[in-house]
Amino acid sequence: MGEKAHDPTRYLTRTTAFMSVHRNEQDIIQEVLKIFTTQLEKAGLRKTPERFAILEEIYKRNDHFDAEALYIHMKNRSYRVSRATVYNTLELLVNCDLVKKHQFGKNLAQFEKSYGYKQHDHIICANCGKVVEFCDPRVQQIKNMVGDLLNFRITHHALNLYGICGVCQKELEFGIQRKQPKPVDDEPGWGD
Amino acid sequence: MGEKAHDPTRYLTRTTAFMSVHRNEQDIIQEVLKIFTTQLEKAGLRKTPERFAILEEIYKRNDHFDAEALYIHMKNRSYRVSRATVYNTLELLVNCDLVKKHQFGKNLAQFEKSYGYKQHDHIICANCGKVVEFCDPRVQQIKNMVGDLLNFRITHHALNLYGICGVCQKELEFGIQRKQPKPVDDEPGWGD
DNA sequence: CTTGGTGCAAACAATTTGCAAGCGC
DNA sequence: GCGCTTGCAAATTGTTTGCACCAAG
Repeated sequence: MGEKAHDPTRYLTRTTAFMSVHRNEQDIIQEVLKIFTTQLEKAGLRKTPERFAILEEIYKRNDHFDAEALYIHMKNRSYRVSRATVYNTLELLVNCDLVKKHQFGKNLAQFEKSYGYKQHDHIICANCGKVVEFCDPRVQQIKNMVGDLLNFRITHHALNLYGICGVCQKELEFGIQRKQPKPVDDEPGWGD
Repeated sequence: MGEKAHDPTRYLTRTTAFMSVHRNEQDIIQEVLKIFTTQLEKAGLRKTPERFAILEEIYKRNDHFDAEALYIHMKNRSYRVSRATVYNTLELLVNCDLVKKHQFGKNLAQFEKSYGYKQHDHIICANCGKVVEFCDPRVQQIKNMVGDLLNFRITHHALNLYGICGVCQKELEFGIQRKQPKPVDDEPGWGD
């Protein structure tokens, strides 16, 4: 997996926001690999190449994906990983707070990278499955107030808005309807 | 949809909290059966006893439950229903807005009756599985604003807060930990 | 070398589906 | 009686587990 590191410019990123997005992405990946390393050490777990490969591939994506899609993604990239390892690693990453896990109504867990992202919530199109992120400070206020009121120590939350996106609103006027989630975004073909 | 009405007391419900809960419950069940009947007719679906039995049992409960628990509940009440019918009917009821479906993080759909209830959200204890409801007007404001901003026609939402409830906070101090959802609430024993 | 980690396949759990029989309309 | 619904069981789907082998510490 890896010809990342040994790149001196990585320390500059934060102060050079106008630089290429890809530059920044590489930095984030470096930071995240480091954090994961530390977390693994702290927990006395082994630093296997599979774990780092999975983390790295996750951070190269910018979308929401499920475990199977990630597995296929890894296969497409010619990594030799099993589903078991994908699931196992995803759980580790969720525990490290490097990945967030969502349930958008379906019985299918969705994941996304979370490091370096500001806290956000999701609005999901019930027709095409599109997921858009948004941020509203009132959510935090609600968490604080309700947690206080009901005496819960709140650890996290999920606010999902469901509806029909602008594109689908138009399409539906013409009788077009998908029902199926969006047409996949990862290359589908791959030898078993 | 709703031509429930023709019941003058419905306008009072919220202001007569001191009245017997059971009286009110029976009323609600009647209203809801009526609504379901209308909806089935409108959709050209059959009014089978199983469907009404399931709806009625759901409205006699005051908790959140999953499909299997409802199936067992029906069995305990000596109804002859299959899982397939339970799932099928639940879907119909969700579509009629008589039942709400939730995904509280687990891969297990939870349901609750929704007619006559004011809109509310949930806070879930990650330790014992307890679910408490709350209501905050800011949620509606967020829905309006975000839907407007991102051009989504919002149909519904889910705001779930996760944390540790007061009881569990104390228990955990003493090292007690459940991890398992709460100990079932429906009578477990029943002949297959 | 000593395990924990991995790949693989079988096991599970929740939900869906196929089909013959039953009953609402 | 026609055909939607049901019950039952088998099939699917997403995720977990058991096990023999491998490699990280």
